[in-house]
Amino acid sequence: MKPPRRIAHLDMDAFYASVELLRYPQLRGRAVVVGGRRAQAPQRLPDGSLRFARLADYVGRGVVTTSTYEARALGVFSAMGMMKAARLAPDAVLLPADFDAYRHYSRMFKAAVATIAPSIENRGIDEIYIDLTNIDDDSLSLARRIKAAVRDATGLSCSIAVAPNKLLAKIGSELDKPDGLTLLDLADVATRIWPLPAGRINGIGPKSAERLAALGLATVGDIARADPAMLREHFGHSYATWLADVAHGRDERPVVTHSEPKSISRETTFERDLHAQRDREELSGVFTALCERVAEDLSRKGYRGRTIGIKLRYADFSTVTRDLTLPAAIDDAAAIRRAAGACLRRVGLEQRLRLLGVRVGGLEAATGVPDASGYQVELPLQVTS
DNA sequence: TCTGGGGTCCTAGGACCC
DNA sequence: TCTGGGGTCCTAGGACCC
Repeated sequence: MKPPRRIAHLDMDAFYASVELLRYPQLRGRAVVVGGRRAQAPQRLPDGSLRFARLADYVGRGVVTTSTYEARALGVFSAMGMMKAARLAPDAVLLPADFDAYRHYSRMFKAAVATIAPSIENRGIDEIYIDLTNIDDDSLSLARRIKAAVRDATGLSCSIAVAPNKLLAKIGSELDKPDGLTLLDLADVATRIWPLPAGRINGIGPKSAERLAALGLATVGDIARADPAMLREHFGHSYATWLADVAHGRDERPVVTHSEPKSISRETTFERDLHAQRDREELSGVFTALCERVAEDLSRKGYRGRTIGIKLRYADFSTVTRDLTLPAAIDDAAAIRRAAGACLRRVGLEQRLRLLGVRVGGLEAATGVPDASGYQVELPLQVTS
């Protein structure tokens, strides 16, 4: 008989902002916001001190990427428009995002966890699931050891929960933030999970939460107690079954320690909306640059793809996509631009554009070279010199 | 003063094939 | 004469997540 699973979810606390505080410890205790497409880096003054940008001085488009808990106390959260954030917290310090630094700390904290428990599923830069099922030691000790290892390696705090599955571990890691440690069991679902708003379930977003609320289902417990036939009627068989399962804390998804990318894309929002004819040159330059960046990403990661797509967002924020599947996978910028250009000819260009994106999907490893017949020839994995 | 950028997964219709 | 049933691929949009 299989032992019950023990799954941890680990979530770094205000990750980007906390990495910035390692660099600028004088900002500890202050409201700090990371983000904004053109946020000013701190300026070194003649007397050697640093002058930080104020949130109130920011102009332009963009959203908050992360904020410190002091900024959150003022109502400033991730994904909030910068202008709105500036109104709520004008005196907050604004820092530009430095993704190279965040990736560096991401690798460090994941490596530290791996020394204790190597079965890790990446969920982006600042979150992981960890399968503790086959690790000796009780869950509380393991969670403490993992938190200590992360702190020793990075100087950063994290919140962690251990539960019988990913669903409960994910919810649990948010129950005691920051620097939290939560242990959850199926027996805790009614008392600790049912009172939570439905939207706290990973997979129930704003749209679904609103549809549920319209049926009087505001909390997880409301869903758990709802008539299954009623759920089926409103949400269909598959989604209704999933809703009932998660509301009862049921989740059998495995921890997936390896996955291959499905698509690689680049997109950019313009500082001002551009017109297809009037701003033709500028648009064309951006388009070429996006194709080149996607091509670089593909070759750096060792992939090519058959499905080339574009994404346009108009001034009214409506979004369209077009894609095109080629007979063979490609990875060079010129070929991507040709295919993406063909996609571009299939969309309306009357309205001004706010965003342009280029995507390559249908990825395959670029380990083979096409031979004369056009078939793929596998190269040896190890090439000795 | 609106609303980033990088992804995944799901749905649904039509084409096409057997 | 009035009409199958699967399976897979392609395309577009949308919800959701970090």
